[in-house]
Amino acid sequence: MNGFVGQYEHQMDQKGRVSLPSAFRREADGDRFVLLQWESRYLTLFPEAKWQDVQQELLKFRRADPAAWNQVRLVIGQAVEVSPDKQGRILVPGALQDAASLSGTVLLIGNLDRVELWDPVTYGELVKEQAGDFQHFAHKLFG
Amino acid sequence: MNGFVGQYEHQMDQKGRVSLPSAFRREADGDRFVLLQWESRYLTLFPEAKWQDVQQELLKFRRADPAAWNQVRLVIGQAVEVSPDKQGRILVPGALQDAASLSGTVLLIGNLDRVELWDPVTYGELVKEQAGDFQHFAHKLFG
DNA sequence: ATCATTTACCACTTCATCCCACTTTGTACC
DNA sequence: GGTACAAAGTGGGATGAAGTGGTAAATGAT
Repeated sequence: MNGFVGQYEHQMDQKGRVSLPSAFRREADGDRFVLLQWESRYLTLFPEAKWQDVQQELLKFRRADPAAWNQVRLVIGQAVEVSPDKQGRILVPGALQDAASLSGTVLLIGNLDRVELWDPVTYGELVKEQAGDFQHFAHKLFG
Repeated sequence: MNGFVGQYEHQMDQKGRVSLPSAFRREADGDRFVLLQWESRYLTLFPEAKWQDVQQELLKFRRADPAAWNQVRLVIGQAVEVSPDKQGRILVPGALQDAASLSGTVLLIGNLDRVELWDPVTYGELVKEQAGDFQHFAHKLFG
């Protein structure tokens, strides 16, 4: 398991179908995923195995804090379980498309244990914001 | 495992293929690598086993600091998993070629647990900058 | 029962991957 | 020292997989 790495631009058709890059399909052990939005600018796709861990965290979080109830419900209410069809595409529900401003071209970005779905323009802005800054940490990680 | 040592100049063709020196291929236990850029002037090629360690570090780093999220995503988004073909070549994606100014002749440098890909000219400049500085440490290391 | 919405299936096109052939260099043996 | 063989590096071409669009069937709602 080398994790999901790399980024791919794919077209989302009118039905909301997006091809999951073949590299990502190969990386995931199964063909079941959970798609949800927990930060405003993008969607996150968890492979089933990883989702089990996240689910445990959510349960712990909800038990620990009464205020968490509503927050968890909000996120999970929008989540969907998805599987690639015979052509390797997943279906993004309309509500999630709107929530992350996805239409037409979609940027699929590997992020180790998960895959993120971005609008290319939105991501471009993020990249500009973040330019530089990494050198500081880099040596700790790779050095 | 003696580590990757030595440097080799190889040609990158129009498709972005570069021969991995046979000495490096023999040194690596598997034939799967992860190629990425974490410093601006060159690319880094990790053998799969070493990549596992790096990946763990990245996950820890990401968990510890929200600001790290964006930085990890940026680096991982540019990464690729590569395997040498039957002729021992790896494929360098166009985006990474541009990012490290690679074209034509590529300098492959062994660096113990990893291999680095440099533009020969860029590397020449680095060598000039660094001339002399090593004497301080040398005795500690080799003495 | 009919219509709408969704899910599964089918067909096409393109580009990347794999495969084959050639050249060159280094090595070993005569 | 020369020749031959093998291994490593380089280039191009073909085939199959991956991505994209559309149509048919099934399910559910009005």
